Amino acid sequence: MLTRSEEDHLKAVHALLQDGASAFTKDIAERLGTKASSVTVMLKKLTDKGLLKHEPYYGVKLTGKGQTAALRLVRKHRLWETFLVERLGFGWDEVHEVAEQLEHVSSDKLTDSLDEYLGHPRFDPHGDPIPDRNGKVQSRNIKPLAGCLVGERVRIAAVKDPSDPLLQLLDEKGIGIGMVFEVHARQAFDGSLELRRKQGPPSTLSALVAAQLLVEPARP
Amino acid sequence: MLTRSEEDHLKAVHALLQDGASAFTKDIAERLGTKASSVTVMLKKLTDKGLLKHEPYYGVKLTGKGQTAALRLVRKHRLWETFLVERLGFGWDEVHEVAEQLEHVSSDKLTDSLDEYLGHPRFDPHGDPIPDRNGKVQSRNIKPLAGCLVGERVRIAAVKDPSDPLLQLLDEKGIGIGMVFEVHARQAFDGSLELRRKQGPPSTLSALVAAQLLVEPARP
DNA sequence: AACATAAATTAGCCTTGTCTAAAATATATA
DNA sequence: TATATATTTTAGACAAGGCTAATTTATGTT
Ligand SMILES: [Mn+2]
Ligand SMILES: [Mn+2]
Ligand SMILES: [Mn+2]
Ligand SMILES: [Mn+2]
Repeated sequence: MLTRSEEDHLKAVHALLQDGASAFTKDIAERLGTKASSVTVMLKKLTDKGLLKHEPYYGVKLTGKGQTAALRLVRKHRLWETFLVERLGFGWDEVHEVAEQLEHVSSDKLTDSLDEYLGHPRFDPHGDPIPDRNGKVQSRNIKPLAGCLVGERVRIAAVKDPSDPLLQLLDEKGIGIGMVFEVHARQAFDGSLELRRKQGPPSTLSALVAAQLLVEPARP
Repeated sequence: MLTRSEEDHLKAVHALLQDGASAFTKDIAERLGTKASSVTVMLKKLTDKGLLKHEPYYGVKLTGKGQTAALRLVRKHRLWETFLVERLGFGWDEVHEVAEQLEHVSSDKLTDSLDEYLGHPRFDPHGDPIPDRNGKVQSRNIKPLAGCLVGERVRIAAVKDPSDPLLQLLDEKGIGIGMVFEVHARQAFDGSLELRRKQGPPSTLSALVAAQLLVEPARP
């Protein structure tokens, strides 16, 4: 049985290790809003529990057991976010904080019932994949919108680092997961993009926003 | 902001104070599975926070503020139990433990959205009233089945102290909230009751079970 | 009135998870 | 190569919330 703090540390490590990156003490502390010294203690504890492998001064890796536990947490977090948006009418910018609490409720039956109740969703409101009960996630061919060529047709697949202000900006511009756009122009000066939809007005996105949007190819 | 432990103590006090009873240290400890000495410390803390009035050696009362906070917790607990049974298909004997965790998730928006999603239910799966967002509960005219006279027609309104084994026993006998029975006979020897329904087989209940079932009058 | 008993409180200890400050280490730079 | 800097770890403190053991209090019984 893991404590809430242990779970949050595990999840932070897992998040930092995405796409081959490393997980360092300082970054974990920053994510959790604590100090590096506190993290060091917890890394040792989770290593003793067999969930992490901590090489002092060289960062931390997940063991198989740790990977499994982290994926279960991610699954719970994203299922709850989906529930809040799809069933309770929350905005996608209002769910993270609450899911951060709900993910720690421990009941396998609850998790699996919720999953079934929601129809086994494969992506959460931010486009992030939801691991199934075996930890398997749907793989996709996604890349940052910022790197797309003018003329490409793409579908918005996910928001990379979904902060509330970013999500609110996207709401205001009417941009959401699943929408299909054509990259119509890129400004050389600031890298901003102009997007066009089949119908509806065009949208202009700064390079900063475009870097946060992950897209997949869309056939015309 | 209350900690989980503070919330559980507050809820225990509230539960013990039902129908004019007193709340003593020992009973609180028993409910929470802790020791009286631990409870004393927490009572002092909650008194300092203005939620309880603790008269050492003479038990504890809720302040207005404490009453409000306790009712909010009861509301959350019972709404979650209702969600688990009505939406996720849990049995009424499987929800308490999970609701005991879920009730501590702090988000007013979550509570009120859930309430609305469930259609503002007034009673939980065990027949206990769910306070509305102002703390108001629906009043009913209920009494223990054990005290009913032979010949009375009654509707099962609630299970007084819903332990899992009791709920499972009721499941096996096919007895649930809302069902209407006639008290057909009482054995003088052990106080056991025979109940009859409009249709379906009769049920025999021990005096112990009958004492745990709360009923309201039903017109024939 | 004195005493026995149950309940409650107090005192002191422990674990968990955080912090600050000091020391150690790795790495970039002169 | 020597040193400066950023990062990490270690050491020591503290608050929260639990425990056991000792003490105090209320109350029922002789
Ligand atoms: Mn969390
Ligand atoms: Mn998400
Ligand atoms: Mn609880
Ligand atoms: Mn209930």
